[in-house]
Amino acid sequence: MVDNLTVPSPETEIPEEISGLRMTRQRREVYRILLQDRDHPTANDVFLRVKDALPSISLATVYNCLEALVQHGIVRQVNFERESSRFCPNVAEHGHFHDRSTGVIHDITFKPGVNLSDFLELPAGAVVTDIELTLRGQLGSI
Amino acid sequence: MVDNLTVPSPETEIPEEISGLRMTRQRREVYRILLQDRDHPTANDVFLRVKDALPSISLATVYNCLEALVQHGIVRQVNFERESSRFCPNVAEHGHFHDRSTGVIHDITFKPGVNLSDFLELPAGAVVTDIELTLRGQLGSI
DNA sequence: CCAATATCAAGAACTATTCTAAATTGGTTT
DNA sequence: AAACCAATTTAGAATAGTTCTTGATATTGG
Repeated sequence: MVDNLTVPSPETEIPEEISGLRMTRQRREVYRILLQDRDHPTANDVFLRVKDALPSISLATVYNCLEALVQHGIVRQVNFERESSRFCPNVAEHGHFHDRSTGVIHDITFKPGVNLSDFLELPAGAVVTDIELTLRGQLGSI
Repeated sequence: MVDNLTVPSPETEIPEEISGLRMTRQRREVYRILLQDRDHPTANDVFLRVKDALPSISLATVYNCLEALVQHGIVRQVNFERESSRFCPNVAEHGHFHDRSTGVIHDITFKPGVNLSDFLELPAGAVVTDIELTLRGQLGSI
């Protein structure tokens, strides 16, 4: 289910630098936490988890690190409604299915070869650079 | 471009009650503002506009009214990233195209007859009750 | 008309996030 | 290794949007 082609595993050595971003101790740990449990944690979730490795890290630093990772395309920031932002290390294009009964968020991918204009009435001349798709519902028990 | 089959026009008399929600003076005016300019205003935008008709209305009341309208399915609340919520009177299923260069938000509809599973790899047994789709980009000048 | 209920208004409170300023760190040059 | 400089981290203050609280006001049903 997890795409190991686009995202390193948590055991992988995280290099000194990724996409031009120097990996400080804090950034490395924040990133490692994201790779570890792919459950779309909030900044505060990350803060709590990263404290094991770096007890003196501050929440502001977690925000800083997440912002740096996002801006360098290493991590994706995901917003559901007006809830706290969530973060995931899967930067491949994908949407989310939010299971209302369990709260679990599943990544969903587009079928290969589909085109936005295949199923959407887009304004004439629209050039789409960014897609945000969230589905909500339940995982029916078949 | 505006769907007059699912949304009343601003000139239409707004009835005493919609979908079980009593239309107070404040709710009526808030709703009228939303019908007037379909530009996805924020709560504060609505507040500023509605003051013409009701100079003593408070921002809290605008929030209350919008919440009541949303909860009764009369109005839709739309969130882009972590910006202020926006509100639109088009409750038919639709997504949004956010033009980055002008800031204008265009409603986009699904082509008739398309199915989510036609273009998405959904988790097995997923029952989708709610779709949120936002595209960002530019309206190329062709 | 009166009581019960719903709604409104004003401002305080709350939450997630960003900002600020000072301290620390890391890498580089001497 | 010491000095230097820029980048980063930290802690707490500030901010923005929204929600909550409380008392006032309006509306409905009896």
